[in-house]
Amino acid sequence: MSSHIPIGRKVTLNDIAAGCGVSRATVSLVLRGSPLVNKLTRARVEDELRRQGYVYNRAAANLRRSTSSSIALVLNDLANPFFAEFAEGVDEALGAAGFVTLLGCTGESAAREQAVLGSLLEHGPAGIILSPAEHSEAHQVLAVVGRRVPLLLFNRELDGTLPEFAHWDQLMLDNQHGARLATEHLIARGHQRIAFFGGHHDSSSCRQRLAGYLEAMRTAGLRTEPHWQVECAPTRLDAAHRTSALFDTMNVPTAAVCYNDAVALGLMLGLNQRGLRPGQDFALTGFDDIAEAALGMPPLTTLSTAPQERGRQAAQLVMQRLQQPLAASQQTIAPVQLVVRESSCPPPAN
Amino acid sequence: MSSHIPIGRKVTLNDIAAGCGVSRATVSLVLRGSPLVNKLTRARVEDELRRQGYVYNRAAANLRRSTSSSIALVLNDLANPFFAEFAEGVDEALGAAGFVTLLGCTGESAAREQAVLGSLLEHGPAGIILSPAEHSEAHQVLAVVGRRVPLLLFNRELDGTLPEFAHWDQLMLDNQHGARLATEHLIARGHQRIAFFGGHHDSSSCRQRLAGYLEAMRTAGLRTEPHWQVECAPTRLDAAHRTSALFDTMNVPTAAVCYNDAVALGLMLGLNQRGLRPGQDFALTGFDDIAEAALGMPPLTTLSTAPQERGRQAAQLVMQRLQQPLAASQQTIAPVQLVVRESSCPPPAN
DNA sequence: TTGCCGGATTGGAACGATCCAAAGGTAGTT
DNA sequence: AACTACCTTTGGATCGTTCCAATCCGGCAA
Repeated sequence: MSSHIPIGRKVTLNDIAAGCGVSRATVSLVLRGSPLVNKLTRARVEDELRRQGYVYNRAAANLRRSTSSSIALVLNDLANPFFAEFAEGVDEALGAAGFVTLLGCTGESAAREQAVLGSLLEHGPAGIILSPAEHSEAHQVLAVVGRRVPLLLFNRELDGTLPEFAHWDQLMLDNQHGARLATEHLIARGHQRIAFFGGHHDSSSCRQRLAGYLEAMRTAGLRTEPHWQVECAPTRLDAAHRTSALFDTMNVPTAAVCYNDAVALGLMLGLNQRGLRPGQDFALTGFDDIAEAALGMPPLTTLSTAPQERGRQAAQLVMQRLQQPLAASQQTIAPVQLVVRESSCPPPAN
Repeated sequence: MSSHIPIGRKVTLNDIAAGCGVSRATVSLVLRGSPLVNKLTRARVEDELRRQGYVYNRAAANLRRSTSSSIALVLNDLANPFFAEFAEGVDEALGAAGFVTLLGCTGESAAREQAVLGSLLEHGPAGIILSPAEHSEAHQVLAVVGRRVPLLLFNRELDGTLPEFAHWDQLMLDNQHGARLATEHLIARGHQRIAFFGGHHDSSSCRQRLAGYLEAMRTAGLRTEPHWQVECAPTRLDAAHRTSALFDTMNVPTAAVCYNDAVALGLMLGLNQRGLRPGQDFALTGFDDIAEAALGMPPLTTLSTAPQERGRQAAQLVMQRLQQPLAASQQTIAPVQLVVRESSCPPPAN
């Protein structure tokens, strides 16, 4: 009874076949659960698989079948909890469907994005989920990705998007509506001088949120001042630094609609440093509802986007596209929901 | 001049070879930058590669070369910023070296960890970086991973680790020393009744931090009370809920060494809810130095672990192991550094 | 005996790259 | 002319799987 377990080399179908006296093809059928094989044969093969510790080689299988079982996830900023939670949702849903996640981080650099996409494509993903870096351009992405592998744009649009690129699916947040809800909420609380704080105006999501803010202000018949629109990088740190821009001039606002939660939390810090108590002396709202929003001090009024659920949704959309490669492209807009917490106080009673 | 670009099918080496009248082998040499090929031939081939939009098929190449260019990253909790930053560091370093990251999230479930590892292994990663789920057992992991592909344990040990598993490399944080530093710092500030708050005592990192705390207390000749050791899940939410455990009995502590930053931030919230001001009425320290620690209110005294740098380091360690598969296994302990901020105030002058 | 049927199994050609030994071509030497 | 040396190029086998057409075999009808 020799054991025939190969040493220093992977166990292959041939080893299993030789080990139990059937052909490679039969073992392959067993692996894929084909009903063709005889019960006894199947049992014998399965024992042998266990005995030799066989590991399926998906790369080899995919080579022949010319299908793929991985999906690339390319993110601009994984350190942002919004994207981290999104990634977790994506991985969960993909894993459940038997796909594996190829991760790539671009650090908000369009150049790195090009490189990362190129490198991931060499591994032949079945599809791509991309949250573009700032200034990432549609024709650049098209040049490296091509038309063969389906792409889902998440969260942001690409620069220079033209009708010819409409073949890409999109999953976006309802930015404009969300920002309008936040602004209307502050107005309902009695605020009149409301700022829009943070983000870069050349990102599509920021433009949309700004539009929602302006729309609500206009509808309510409220004036807006140019210096109430403060740009900054969408990070806590930069937001804290830029806080002073709100208070350096006449006609100081009593509230701010922030680009996202990170910015709002940074603004809170900046307010504290100026001796202002957020949620008492100054009202503010965020966007995203990351986990820390509820636990801030004070808890942050924000727009819930359910990032992990969005991740699962993104995964579903891509897999759906794989089923129907030729169907018309889908533009999905995920709803957002206002979550009122303590940061959106009424204005101080002068 | 017909163009010969295949439609509806991937471009392969054969297409390029046929397109410019050389053999498949020559094209392959060009792709790998071999010095053997003639300059003119190389130029001709490179033009054709661009013209047909060739994408390298790494899976096919790896099949023949029996090497791999991906590395699996398996994490217990990506939503925790500590791991998200770690992941970014890993991906950055791997990407720079031409590897691609296969992501897997286990959500702190040992069962999912088994499944995820199994699925990732089918894609033939060259190595694995694993931050184990709670209660993940060494022999289970060994059963699915085998001895063929090198594994780096990060952050936690596995349950039931025996000498025979010593072949796995490890990258751990200097938990005991770090907790001792934090405790000594609080003692130096004048505290005598110091609690150890958060974490589960059956996780190795928690045990080590607890040991550092006890060591510092003992060395300083300070007594510890059993009810000063409060267990909770390492999340903000659970920490906030368990806050009362510190105050329900006699001999209330004036400070707490927290298991990690998430727990510390949760405890801050809990304190606030009781009307206590963290950093004024009660001192506390964290562990990890996640981005939000510096921006908390008050800013959190903590131990800097530089998660992104740890990620890069983990990637380096795995790649180093790939170079020298037979070298003795490495146990690396990354130093941590006390960062003093405002949360570690002196005790209130009773 | 022959033919046929259905279930179970199989050999060999793919998939897209790499490796290797061998060959083609040019130039220089004897 | 024959030989060597060097620089390029090449065909065919190979990696581990899947696909397909072909085969095998026991039984049953003609």
